[in-house]
Amino acid sequence: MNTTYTNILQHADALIQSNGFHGFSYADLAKELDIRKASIHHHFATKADLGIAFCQLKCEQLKQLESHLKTLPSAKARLQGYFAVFQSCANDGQMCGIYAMQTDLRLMAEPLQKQVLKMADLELNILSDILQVGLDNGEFNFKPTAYQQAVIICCAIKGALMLNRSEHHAGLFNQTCDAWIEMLA
Amino acid sequence: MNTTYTNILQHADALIQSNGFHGFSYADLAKELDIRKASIHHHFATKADLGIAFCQLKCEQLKQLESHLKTLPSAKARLQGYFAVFQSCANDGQMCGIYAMQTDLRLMAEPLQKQVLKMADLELNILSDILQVGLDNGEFNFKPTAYQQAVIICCAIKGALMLNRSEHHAGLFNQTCDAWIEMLA
DNA sequence: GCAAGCCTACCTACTGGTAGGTAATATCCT
DNA sequence: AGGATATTACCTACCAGTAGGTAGGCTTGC
Repeated sequence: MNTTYTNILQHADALIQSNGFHGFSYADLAKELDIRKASIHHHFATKADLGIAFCQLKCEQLKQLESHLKTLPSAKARLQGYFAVFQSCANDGQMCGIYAMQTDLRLMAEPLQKQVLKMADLELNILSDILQVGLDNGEFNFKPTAYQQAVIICCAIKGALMLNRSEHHAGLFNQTCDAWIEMLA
Repeated sequence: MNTTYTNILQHADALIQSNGFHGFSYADLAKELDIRKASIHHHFATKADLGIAFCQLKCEQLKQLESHLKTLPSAKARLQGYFAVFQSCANDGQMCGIYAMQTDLRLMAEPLQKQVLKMADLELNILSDILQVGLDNGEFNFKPTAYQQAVIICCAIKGALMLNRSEHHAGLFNQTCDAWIEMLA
């Protein structure tokens, strides 16, 4: 399905991951898609609505990812599968969209803020579950709670993803993923 | 010294830590300081100049911090001293300014980008040195290089600082600091 | 006298959002 | 089947507000 609606969301996704939610405008989006601003407003009445739709899309994608990861045999494979999601961002010099939304949190109206926090927590819970499984079956070894460990890993790889954008730190994201796999063993 | 120049920088600091570099305007700054926009332009001709001055200020503060931390007897105390810097941010619901600048990197002109990257790398090197000392004298134990470990810790605590802003994650920053002290032992 | 510091008044470009119109498609009623 | 009626999707043209920035004038202290 390649409707205008999904095209807008897709391009908004890319722009959010490059510049953050407040770092792009409807005009930017319109130019990229070669449609008019009013057409975007037709599908997403306000920018907050676009933000909310983005969060809902990410939540769906996260749930799909969770289902997919559960088919993998080991916690280690699941963690690597989780890391793999960000590989394309790393290649394209982008940040994590969820993180990018978090940084602009204070500039958002409350309904959007709520969606952002919900999305972020969904991700943390998915990662937390993977870590808990690994801890229980002896694959992983760490001292904090699974949730705390999830926060630490999640933040670390997303920060690395951000730093990874400058040439000086090229490869940093992959190094960080590898380091975590080794550190948890 | 409480000049208009330093007042502007100080308030810009707070706004950057709340909303990011592109999340505040000269008008916001002028309102807070009860001066006119043109007066800010008198001290910082362009917003990029203000950004560069911010980076230079942070670099000086980082160097001062480094000197101070070197007076502390152990690597663990130095690491805790480093963490302590962010305590006021955590209390005020703010992000790390260095991190906040990084997220908006793509929206900045090149001269400012350079300063941001320089500032970020200075911090990573300071943290890296602390970790190396701790590794060498047996206080700390970790597998990656000191620099890689510095990236991981730096990103993790700053991400936690960001998440810490929502009530749902209150206390997360301190938990993360404590977790790192324990994990490195 | 003159420079620093701050001001009023203004500019251009762009922001998110709105009003109102057109063409195509779908739905309904006889 | 054919005509009336909505609905969808897009458009042009605009709005008020805000962004960063500029020109030029008024104080104040050396």
